[in-house]
Amino acid sequence: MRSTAEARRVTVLNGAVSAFARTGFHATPVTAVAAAAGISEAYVFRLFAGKLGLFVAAADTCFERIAVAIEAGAERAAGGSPEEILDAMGGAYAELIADRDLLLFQVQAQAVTDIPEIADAVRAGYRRIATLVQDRAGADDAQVQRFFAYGQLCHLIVTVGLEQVPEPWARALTAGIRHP
Amino acid sequence: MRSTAEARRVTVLNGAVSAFARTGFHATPVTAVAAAAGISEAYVFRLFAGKLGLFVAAADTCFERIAVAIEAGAERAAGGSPEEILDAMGGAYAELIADRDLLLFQVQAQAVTDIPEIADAVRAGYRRIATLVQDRAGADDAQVQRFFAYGQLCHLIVTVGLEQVPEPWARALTAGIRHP
DNA sequence: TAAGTGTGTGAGTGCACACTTACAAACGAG
DNA sequence: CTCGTTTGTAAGTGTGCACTCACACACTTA
Repeated sequence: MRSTAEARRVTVLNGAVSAFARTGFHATPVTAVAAAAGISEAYVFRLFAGKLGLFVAAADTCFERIAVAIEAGAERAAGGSPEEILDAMGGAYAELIADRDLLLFQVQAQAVTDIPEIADAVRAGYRRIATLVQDRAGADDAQVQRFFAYGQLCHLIVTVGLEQVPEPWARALTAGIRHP
Repeated sequence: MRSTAEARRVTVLNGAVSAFARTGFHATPVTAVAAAAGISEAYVFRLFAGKLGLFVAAADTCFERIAVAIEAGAERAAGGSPEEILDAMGGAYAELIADRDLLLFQVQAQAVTDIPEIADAVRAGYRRIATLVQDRAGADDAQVQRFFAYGQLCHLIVTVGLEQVPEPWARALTAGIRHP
């Protein structure tokens, strides 16, 4: 008995987030995430309910990590104005997604929301983050909306690689966005 | 000779945008777009350079349609302030994507930007739209950035189906967004 | 030490799908 | 009425991949 199943599951999920982030749900074979976790494909299927169950579980950990990071950011600005707390949250998020995996996974998950189980997971994830931002920052609707709008813009910037484009339109879109 | 190849190509591209919008690049077989266009799979492969060539061509027509719509919107507010022109552009865009195909296709394309040819097509598309907005509205960088940030938020709202969610966090995110 | 339980895999199976090829029919030109 | 060209397809081919199953090893307990 080398490891407990529960420990294996978290290893697999870390690999899964990375693998799915790069190539998406349909284009990443579960052999790829098995290889990333250093175990056999067959065992992945024993640990999770099919490829879909694996992806949904990966989505859950993805949003979990984001929520934790944002909460920590809010902690650092505790007692400040809503604007200051939102700023701290944005900074924490920018730091978190420096390695791109969590950001790209969200984009991939958004693209396969035609699968109901995935749509549910994504909705639950955004519910958690949005209520967190709303409650902990004490921000009004417009501020929360702006927070997410620029977050989504950040996703576009990274997926399309706009920070590498020197042209003026790209500079306009990336101006002032932290760390993409 | 029932039809010219060129006429067939546009028929196929219309079907392709629809089909790819729903299930994405990897999950939609070219038999699906062939069926949508009412021709055989084999002929699609004669009309386009593989599935990838088909997707890239579909991306081009997608951004083409968006550019045309936005330009028409700008025309309706010609002579107004940048803010007014941007507003007209946003309205035209909201109207365009009422059927969701063009919006969902953009999300799907963004998710497969790990394929260089697709990344190039998407970048070219956004270059076209961004320069169009910048030039025709005479807007400054911050205004252009805001325009795209809320556009991306609109994509999130539609893919996740937030307009169907009655909870307060969802209302905050969808407040004032036109027609998603 | 025998039986039971949890961890792990190799070797398949079956199917979906990208792409090809060989062939046929419609049309235009001379 | 041929002959070349363009439009169109039916019927493959090969491969990649989700998922399964029989089996083996590790460890515990009685």
